[in-house]
Amino acid sequence: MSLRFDITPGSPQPIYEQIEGQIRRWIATGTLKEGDQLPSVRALAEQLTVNPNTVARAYSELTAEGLVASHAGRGVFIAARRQIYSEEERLRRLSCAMKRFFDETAFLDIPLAEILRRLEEAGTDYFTHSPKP
Amino acid sequence: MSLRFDITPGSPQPIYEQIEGQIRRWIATGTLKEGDQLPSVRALAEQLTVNPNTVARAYSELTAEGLVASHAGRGVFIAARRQIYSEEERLRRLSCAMKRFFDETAFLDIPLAEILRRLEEAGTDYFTHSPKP
Amino acid sequence: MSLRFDITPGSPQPIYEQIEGQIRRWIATGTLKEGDQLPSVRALAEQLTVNPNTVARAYSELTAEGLVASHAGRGVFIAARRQIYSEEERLRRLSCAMKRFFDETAFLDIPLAEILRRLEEAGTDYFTHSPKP
Amino acid sequence: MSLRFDITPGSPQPIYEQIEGQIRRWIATGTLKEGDQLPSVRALAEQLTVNPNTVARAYSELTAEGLVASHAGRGVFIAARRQIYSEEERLRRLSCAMKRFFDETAFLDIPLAEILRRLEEAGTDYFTHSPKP
DNA sequence: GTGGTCTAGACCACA
DNA sequence: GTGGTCTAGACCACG
Repeated sequence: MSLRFDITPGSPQPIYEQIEGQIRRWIATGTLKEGDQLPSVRALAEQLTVNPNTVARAYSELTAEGLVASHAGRGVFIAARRQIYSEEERLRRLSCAMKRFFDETAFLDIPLAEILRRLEEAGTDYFTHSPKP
Repeated sequence: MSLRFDITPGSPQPIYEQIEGQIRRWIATGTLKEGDQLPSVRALAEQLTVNPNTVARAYSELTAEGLVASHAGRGVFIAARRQIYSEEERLRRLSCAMKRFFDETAFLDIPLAEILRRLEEAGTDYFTHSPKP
Repeated sequence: MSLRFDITPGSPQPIYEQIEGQIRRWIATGTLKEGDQLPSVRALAEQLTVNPNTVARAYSELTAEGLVASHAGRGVFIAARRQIYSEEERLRRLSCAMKRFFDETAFLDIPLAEILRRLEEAGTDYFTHSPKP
Repeated sequence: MSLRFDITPGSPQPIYEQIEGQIRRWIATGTLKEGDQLPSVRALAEQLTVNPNTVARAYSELTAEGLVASHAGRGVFIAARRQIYSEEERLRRLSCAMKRFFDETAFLDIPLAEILRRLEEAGTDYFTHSPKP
């Protein structure tokens, strides 16, 4: 069964990040479990009609984060769940992301309460309506 | 009195965006008010030890957004508050910012509820405890 | 086929604005349609014998206005039509343009009625007889 | 009696152009007639609290266009009405101004008919409601 | 002195 | 190959 990626070439978000994001989400939502095999770089590149380097980069970053592990000659697999970042590092990253988010939205004249309401909605959506595999 | 910019060269976020973000925040929080003068392009470039063009770009984008106005030979000033974007555009920008935020935080294994709680706290803080200039 | 830009270096209107204006016109008149690719920054810079940064600035401002979208590594493309400015902002811009127009023409001793007649003619022409690309 | 100039320092339009524009309008509408004396450079600079160079530049450009004439040691006076530009040159300037006007407004999604209606209104206003001297 | 335009060229990210 | 960021420095317009 092949995973159903939804790639928008030429979105502001680079393709390799779109690939990464979908795999991360499938892992987060349980669609992909430890030990599951991902399509090969070449196969996925052909399926998405993108450059193999693009897929390779996505896999490489997921590997660096410990979400997947590649076994030379056999393929790329979902790794056992572990968190490479310390509690402190995670909170630091969350804090940076929040700061940036407010910097990007503070001048839109949208009340904080509405922003929070929409965030909750979008967040719930993000973690449940994961795109179908 | 000079503004206290906090610039991280070599961060994934370009320098001109960091400058923009901080000025936006100071405007949003009332630290900078209509009519206040910003440091000159050259002076700020020297203070931050970046190229004047980098500062000029930040000022130029803020000018295009109507947040500041530049007066040849006199300087750059905080403009009267107005909203140049349509409702639709503002929601589109909010939506992009939210998507980006979740992409940056979803893999941190922090429960959505906690993220939202921290966001509310940070948001409230953002608009009251403006960072010291 | 390459677009036929008409650039006057050393005009009071900066080169990047001249480039922007012509692309805006081609979009407004339908000569350029959603999805059409613009010449690469380097190619257009060479064609017009201007610095690539000058072309990049024009493209960057059109991107900020949502008229075109750039895709790293692939090129710059005409975006789907959308209006990012609020009604108020659009009228403000129209008003500025009208003021500027009268300041440029009032001293020509051409009767207002004739100016208006020619404007109507030129406007109709503008939106139908788009300049050949 | 002193003329009532309306100057907005730090508008996108430079101060010397604002001064020029108002004098041009007063001449066009008959508020200022041949032989009328303009305030001295120093007096007007003081009245508007701008740099004397700024006033001098406005007067200098009006002199170049033949609208006023300066008599050393006596002052600056409204000149006899004459048109220094040829018919051809005037139409060329009108044509440029129209092209620029449409380039600045075509993307605002305002129907041509409405633009023309507003132009007629603004034009009538421009030539009759001249700012009071 | 101020900001704005333009050039030249380096380096990086993306595909 | 594409566009994006940044530096360095020249030149002009404005006051």
